[in-house]
Amino acid sequence: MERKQNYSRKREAILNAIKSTTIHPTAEWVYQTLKPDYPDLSLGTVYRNLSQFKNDGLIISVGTVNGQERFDGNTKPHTHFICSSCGSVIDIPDEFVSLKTNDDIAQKYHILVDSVDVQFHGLCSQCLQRHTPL
Amino acid sequence: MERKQNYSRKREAILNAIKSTTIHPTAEWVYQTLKPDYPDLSLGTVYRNLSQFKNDGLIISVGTVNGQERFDGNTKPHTHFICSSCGSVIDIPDEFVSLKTNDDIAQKYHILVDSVDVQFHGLCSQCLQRHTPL
DNA sequence: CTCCGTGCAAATACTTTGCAAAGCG
DNA sequence: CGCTTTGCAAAGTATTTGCACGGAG
Repeated sequence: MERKQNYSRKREAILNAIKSTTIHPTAEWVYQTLKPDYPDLSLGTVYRNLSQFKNDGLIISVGTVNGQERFDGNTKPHTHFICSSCGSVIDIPDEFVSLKTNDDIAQKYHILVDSVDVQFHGLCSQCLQRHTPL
Repeated sequence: MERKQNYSRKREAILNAIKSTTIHPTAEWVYQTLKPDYPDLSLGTVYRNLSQFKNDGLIISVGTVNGQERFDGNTKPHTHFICSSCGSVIDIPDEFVSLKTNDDIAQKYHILVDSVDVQFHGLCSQCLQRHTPL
């Protein structure tokens, strides 16, 4: 069930665009960002590739923020902070979070746990300033 | 800026539908569930009310699973398990999870943290059985 | 009577998909 | 040349919204 995969300059560019930013972009952002250099790039291609990268584990999904899926090129498990005002997503190094998970969960619920996601919600520094004049 | 609010039988029914289940329903589910008793209920009304409840803090959003927002009538902070195969969402009592959050996060990043969400991902017991014949 | 709440249908917003043409090996 | 990848546009899904009417106070 392995899939043969040809080289594609566009695919490489898409993956690279995500890997080289920390803003946790949307499909649209990737499209807009690459458009100048790849004038004939189409949004469908971006979606197709993102979805494949996600499947292959090359990138992960942060989840849906304001109706748009946000991706992350950093596949090492880490924590996110999501601003409820502007929707920006920022990484929180694990040193700040310690999660103790009891292994009994799987036993108790007869489930298989693959991963754990932690996300903080609140206001980012920019929005804090904006909402708190002084 | 307070909003005047009249009584509405339908609104009450919608809130009640969510409060009385643990399946973390979608808007569509609420609609389908109430339809028999409220034949002239419309999906738009369900969406409008859910969004208002969420704003008022009467319910919370678990996030988007397979493109659909999932709601939770239990507003006390707690943890969720989301099945990556069938999308079911189940509650995990906090006794199983202990999250230590360093207050320095806010300091360090100049952000305001309102809440923390923890979610587990994996396979639920039903899907486990299905995928693991023996 | 005066607003609030709703049905209905149209409009949005994001994402997926079919198909024929272009690209890689 | 055979199979993969893409552009384009159409289709699909979930959610939001405008408007006129029915309901609560």
